[in-house]
Amino acid sequence: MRRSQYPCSVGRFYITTPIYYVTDAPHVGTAYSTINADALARYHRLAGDEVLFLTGTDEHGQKVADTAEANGVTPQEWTDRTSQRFRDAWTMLNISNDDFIRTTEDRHAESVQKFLTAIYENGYIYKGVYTGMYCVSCEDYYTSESLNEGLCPIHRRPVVEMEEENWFFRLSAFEDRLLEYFTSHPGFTTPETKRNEALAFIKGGLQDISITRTSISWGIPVPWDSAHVFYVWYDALINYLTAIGYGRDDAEVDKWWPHVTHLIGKEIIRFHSVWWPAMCMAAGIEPPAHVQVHGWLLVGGQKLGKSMGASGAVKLTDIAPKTLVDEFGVDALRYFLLRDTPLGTDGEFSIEALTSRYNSDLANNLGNLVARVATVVASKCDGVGPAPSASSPLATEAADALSGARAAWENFQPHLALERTWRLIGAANAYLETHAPWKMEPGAEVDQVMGDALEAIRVVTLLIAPAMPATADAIWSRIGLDGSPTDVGLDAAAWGAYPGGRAVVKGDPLFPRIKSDA
RNA sequence: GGGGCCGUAGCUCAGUGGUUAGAGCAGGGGACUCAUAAUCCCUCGGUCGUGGGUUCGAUCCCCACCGGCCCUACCA
Repeated sequence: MRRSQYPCSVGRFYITTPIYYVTDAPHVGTAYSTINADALARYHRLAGDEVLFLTGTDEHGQKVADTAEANGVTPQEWTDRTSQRFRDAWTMLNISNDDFIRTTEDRHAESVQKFLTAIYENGYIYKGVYTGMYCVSCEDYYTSESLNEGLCPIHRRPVVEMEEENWFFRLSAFEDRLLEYFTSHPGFTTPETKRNEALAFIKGGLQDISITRTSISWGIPVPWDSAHVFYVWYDALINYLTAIGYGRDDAEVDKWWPHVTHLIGKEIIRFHSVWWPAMCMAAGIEPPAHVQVHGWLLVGGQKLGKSMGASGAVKLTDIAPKTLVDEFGVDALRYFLLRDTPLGTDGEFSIEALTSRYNSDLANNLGNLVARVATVVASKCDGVGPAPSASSPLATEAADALSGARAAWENFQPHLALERTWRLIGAANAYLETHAPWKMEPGAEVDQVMGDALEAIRVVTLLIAPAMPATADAIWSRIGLDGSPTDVGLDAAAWGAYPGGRAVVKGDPLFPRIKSDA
């Protein structure tokens, strides 16, 4: 049974991450976004949907050009190098993206120019004069409202009024249509608190936005005015269409659009839930079906973010995924990020919390379950896994876990999906405890208990596959099954499919306990 | 300044206008010994931020305040 709350559940699932700005290095925050998107993509593949999973890098803008110059290379060389860091990070984290888009690619320039020309021809782009308060240190404009007593809020220095002739997008024309869209598509932006934020913003009145620059050259040229390039954010959003061939392959666009989920951080709600649907409307296509917002990871209550060096607090960029992977393993990091923080709320990130999850959930519950079952099968069943019984009490537990996890994944709640899955692990451990097969003589009774336990493990393996693909493959193999959980799909998680008669291998501990030396 | 979110057990969080507010982890006790000193059972533990108000009754609704945070239109 499929939930229809989200319009993207139509047998096709297109999910995107934000495209990451190349001046940053991949860090736990970007890994959090990407791992969540990956798990959702893997879930939908497992559930039988046709999936397109897109991530990439945002490579235009003045900051990139400046950074490249500071490093003595061209912007293109610089972005080639920095973009690659994201590819490498995602490879390390076992991210299954189907495409990786770079905004400096030709295909993107082509789509952007076609998309914006469509808006232009529809009359929603006009030439105007942008007047703003400019901070020389930031090289950035501020609105008068955002100034702090007339000073730049970051540098606390005076700003100067500057004028620039720009092309503007008539965002103001879409207020009513956006409100109508939010009303008729209540699941457009989730969770609801974030939807309310976007809605309140629209109701507060929309102003036109400046979408081009003449002061910089590292961007996509405006087709009808070669003196201008598009402002970085305005070209960035269009990547979601570039990847499905906007302006180049209409069939592909029709196939995937608008049934898309944009997974984003809460700081870019406005771009995705206000600008972007308006841009789509202006270009004459449907707005995206779904924006799923996630919160931020905090360290000690502090934002794990970018420019907070002045406070001396831990910065997100200080925590490289690689160091965590080296210590805990890829799947443990994935599990922690998916399990500990619900999508939509801020979460605490700490080594202590990661260690705690690792030891209790992965080592003690899951890893130990697999190990103890393998041992008993070896000693009481000659190492051959028996088939399960149809009437096992674990069958009910497994069915509950399957339906609960399924619903949670469909509703973009990986943490809940894993919580449901772990209930089955707990039930399997308790089941072993009550029957104590290690006290029994080999025979039918032991076979039944161990067959049930193996079947529970098999179901668990299918359910964790989106979150921990490598672990799922490893367990699958240890209980004697061929191939991978992804080969059989989620429907195979119905109770009773463990065939029996398969050699069960114990192997090394999947998650050796980590001694906390705190 | 304006808009919004959050504040529930030591920790991370669920939750509902109504008899005794829940879970996991941590802590305590017991059982077991197949297993990664793992597991299983039981248990301790909360003036539900503060002060008012609405109500027969509020943790949940309203107001104020305190504390933390986000957005305010160019950085996940």
